[in-house]
Amino acid sequence: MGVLRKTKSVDIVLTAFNQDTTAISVIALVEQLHSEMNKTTVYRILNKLEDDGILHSFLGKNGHKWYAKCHNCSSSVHQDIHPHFQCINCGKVECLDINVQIPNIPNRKVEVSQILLQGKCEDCYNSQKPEHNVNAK
Amino acid sequence: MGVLRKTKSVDIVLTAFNQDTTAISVIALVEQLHSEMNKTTVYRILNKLEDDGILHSFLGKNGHKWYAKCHNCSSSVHQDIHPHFQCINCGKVECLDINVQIPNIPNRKVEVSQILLQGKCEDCYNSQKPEHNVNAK
DNA sequence: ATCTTAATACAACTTAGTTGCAAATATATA
DNA sequence: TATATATTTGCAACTAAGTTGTATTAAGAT
Ligand SMILES: [Mn+2]
Ligand SMILES: [Mn+2]
Ligand SMILES: [Zn+2]
Ligand SMILES: [Zn+2]
Repeated sequence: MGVLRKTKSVDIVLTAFNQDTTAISVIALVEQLHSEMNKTTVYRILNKLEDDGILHSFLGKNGHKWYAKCHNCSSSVHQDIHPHFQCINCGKVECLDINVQIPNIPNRKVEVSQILLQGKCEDCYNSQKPEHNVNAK
Repeated sequence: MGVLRKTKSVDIVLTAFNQDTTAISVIALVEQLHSEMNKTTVYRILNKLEDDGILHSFLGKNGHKWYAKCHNCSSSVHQDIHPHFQCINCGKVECLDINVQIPNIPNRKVEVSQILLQGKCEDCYNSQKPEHNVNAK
């Protein structure tokens, strides 16, 4: 059910993700693009881009959905599974290129892991005068 | 803002958590107790019990809230931070008594980690004829 | 240029969770 | 035990993320 047509709206959404490398919450994206397209359209395009292996999604600290670009995925292979990091100071969310080792659990078979780390991001950690933005979505 | 009075409703909620050792989603609890108390009351009691260090909460795979009993917490010290496990077969959610080592990330300070593992639980892993219940909440 | 089908806008809906307030009840005090 | 008072509860209304149905619009194939 992936993206079939190169529409104006698809282009706008893709441009948003090419703007910077951090993840974007659906809430923020809907707000950011509200004058250019309907929220239903945003939701449906994100859905399709994920299907196509162009974006991957995960849940932030409030259980709201976030999306970020995939690196080596396709519609058939989704291998972009990694921890995410949400800054408790500025709200920014990033994909982490680290591998977290899950210990074996007897009699249980772990198939997926969702890991969300929270703390201070690089910018906020290094700066003395942080731009505090608790409400960042 | 913890629990001040030993009311009937508080007792019923606590009994639900003493019934078995797995976590309970708010959705399931509200449904389970709907003839005994209002959903607002369930939400408020859970809130207070968490404040008191009697329960802790976390988000399941859909971003919905779950609660489980704390082990050595109080209203001042909440140390019940651990990974959780959600069975993709029967829906059951459990607290894991394991420690996941988070690698150091340069220039970033990790303060909290939310880890949700998904897979087959002990019962489903061992049984040949699993009771499949995808809709478990 | 025309046709077909997918994409879009819009409104209505669903559902988890919250809020305000009046009525009920736990508990401290007399 | 009776009374006072502060907390808890039920209820209805609300908020906000996300979904669905459908008529209209616009890709892109022929
Ligand atoms: Mn990512
Ligand atoms: Mn737990
Ligand atoms: Zn930051
Ligand atoms: Zn199971």
